[in-house]
Amino acid sequence: MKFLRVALDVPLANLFDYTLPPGLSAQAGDRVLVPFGTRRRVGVVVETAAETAIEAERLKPIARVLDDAPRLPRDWLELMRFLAGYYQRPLGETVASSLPPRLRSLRELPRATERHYRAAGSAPGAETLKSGWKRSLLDALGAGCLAEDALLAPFGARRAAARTALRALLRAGWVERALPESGTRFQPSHAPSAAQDAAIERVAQALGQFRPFLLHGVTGSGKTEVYLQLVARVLARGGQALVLVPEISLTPQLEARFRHAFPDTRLALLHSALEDGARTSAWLEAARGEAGIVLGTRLAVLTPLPRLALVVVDEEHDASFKQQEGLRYSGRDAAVYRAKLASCPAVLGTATPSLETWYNCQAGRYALLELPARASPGSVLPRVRTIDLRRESPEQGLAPSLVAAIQARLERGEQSLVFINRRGYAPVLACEACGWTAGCERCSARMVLHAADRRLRCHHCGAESAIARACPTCGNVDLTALGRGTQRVEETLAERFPQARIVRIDRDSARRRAQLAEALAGIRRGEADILVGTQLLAKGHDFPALTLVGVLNADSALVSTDYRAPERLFATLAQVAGRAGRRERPGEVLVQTRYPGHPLYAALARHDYAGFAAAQLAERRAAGFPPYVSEAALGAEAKQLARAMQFLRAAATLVAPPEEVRIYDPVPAILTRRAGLERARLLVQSPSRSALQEFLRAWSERLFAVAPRDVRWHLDVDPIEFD
DNA sequence: ATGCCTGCAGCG
DNA sequence: GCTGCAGGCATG
Repeated sequence: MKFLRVALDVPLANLFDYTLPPGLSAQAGDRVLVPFGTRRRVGVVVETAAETAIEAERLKPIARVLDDAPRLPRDWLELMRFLAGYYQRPLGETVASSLPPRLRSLRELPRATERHYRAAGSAPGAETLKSGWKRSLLDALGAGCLAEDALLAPFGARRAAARTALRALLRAGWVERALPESGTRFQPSHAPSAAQDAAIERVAQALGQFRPFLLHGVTGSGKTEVYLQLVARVLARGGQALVLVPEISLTPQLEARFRHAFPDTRLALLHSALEDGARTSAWLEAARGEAGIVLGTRLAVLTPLPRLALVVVDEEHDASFKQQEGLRYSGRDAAVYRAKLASCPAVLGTATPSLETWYNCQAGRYALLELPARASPGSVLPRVRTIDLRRESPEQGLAPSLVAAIQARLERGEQSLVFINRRGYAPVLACEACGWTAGCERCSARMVLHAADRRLRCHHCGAESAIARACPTCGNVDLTALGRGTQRVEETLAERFPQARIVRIDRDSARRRAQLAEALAGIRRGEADILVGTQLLAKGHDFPALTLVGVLNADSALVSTDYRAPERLFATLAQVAGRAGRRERPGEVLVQTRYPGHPLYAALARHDYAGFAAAQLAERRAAGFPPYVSEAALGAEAKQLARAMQFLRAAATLVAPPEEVRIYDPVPAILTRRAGLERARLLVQSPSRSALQEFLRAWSERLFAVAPRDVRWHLDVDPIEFD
């Protein structure tokens, strides 16, 4: 008798055993429809067994085997087991959250091979189309053959209109159906430099075996070119390449480079902003081995890849690789583990490695590849200087010397970027008469003033309200906006430079992906003089005409209690500084600060990541912080803080920890109240990762058993955010 | 007797 | 997580 162990999407730690009815056959990796309680659910067979501990009368037979998608491979199931075990989540939930929603339902899957289109060879009259949907579609197809989703995706919300235009073009014979590409032709954009070549060769020699590399390349050093060359080698050997990137905002440019470099290769794009159908098609192309390249955000690491031969993690230090809910996995760490399972190299690329990765390098676990110089001919790293705010008093937040530097760029027809990591108009609306400030009702945070649409917004829960006309406590009608965000800086710059074309880029100005892509393209074409923006503008973009970067209020990270704040600040500043002077004209970076002598700024000015990292690691070692210890955090949320704290105090005594594992006292979260819930957390540390793992396993089992229903809790292994 | 809420166990 | 059930209490 054969029994099937099935992983189901329920928050329960156990698997469920089923029998196989006569006439059906199933094995590990099959998706199956099973009766569960009163309902039916789709689950995944994770193993077959000859015996079961469940009494025969309680066992039910599976209803059917779903064979519309490839069977989930062994190494994928092993990845799921690893993730579930390491991050302390039920296997059923891990498997379920790793599959696109369609594969967990009985809905029909998208067609095996998506429809592809190309521009017709001869299209008399097509050139008469000067603008509009049809012109955009024809332009998009100018590059070659595209899948329907890839063609329509850039239209975002106007997708339906674009589809109608596509139908019209098909009827007119200007566009025709085509077969998807399947070649491995490679068009490099440049010949690699000596440093790039050395890096490429070292990784290439490791193809076919597990080997992690850190590709440490300064901004503009041509890391992408290294990835492309390696992908070309992997494709030529018949392998698949998995390329992870931090955020969707980065993908349009990178995607374009990959599509251009590999015009005949199927590329599967995977990120959470995709619609269900598109995500499922991309997943299927990857899982069937049809896609040679899988490019995506952290969730792409969870895709089955039968021919996986190379793993790339671009901007490996980026915090967005860590999932912050549900299965709280690190996409970067999972990627390295995948490379191990697939016996292939993993290349982690960045200008500012995470201290964990740098430490792994120094310990010899990761091989170090350096790209010490910029790749573009004549381009050098920008000159970085601080502006001492104690000696130069800023006007409306801008120091006179920064204003003068912007003025000089305007006169030379070059672009400037003003970086301020705070969106909105002003972070505080206050009554100076009585000291009242506008706060969020559901969070322990202030409401941010958004002048553009005259609203107050909470950046933590999304709550909105109208701007109060008068102070609710004392009736004063003269309320003051304190501090500044991107909108206010934009306003100040517009007053100061009325003739300049100013573009603001933040999550408010670029709500949609297509909007952002368009704005970025405009900047690249030189349709802006001054850019004002947040992080969105800092990451990975290439703006040829940009020669000046000004940084406003960076100092807050220097006085933060979070020991990771300096690491993040250095990375952010190095990134944003890296936008300047990427061509012939040298770049300059001006950082406004009250601590001009701070070692972090000194290291930044020397472009000395290694020196900065050494100092940080020394501090971490002395203080007993990661990467010298492993950490896990138990977070709790309840309506009342006291309830969450009470739960954590009880949790701390639930399992006696081994000697090397230390449990700290619970503390309220810094932002105690968020979206109506009050939060606290408790930290567990150990110099031994395996001792911590062992403790967590026993602990989480008990936590599942004793947690009261009015307290929500979660374990975060290797946490990176402490709020 | 019937309806409705809440708390809780069990789901194979 | 969802569901079904038990026990408590209000209801006409």
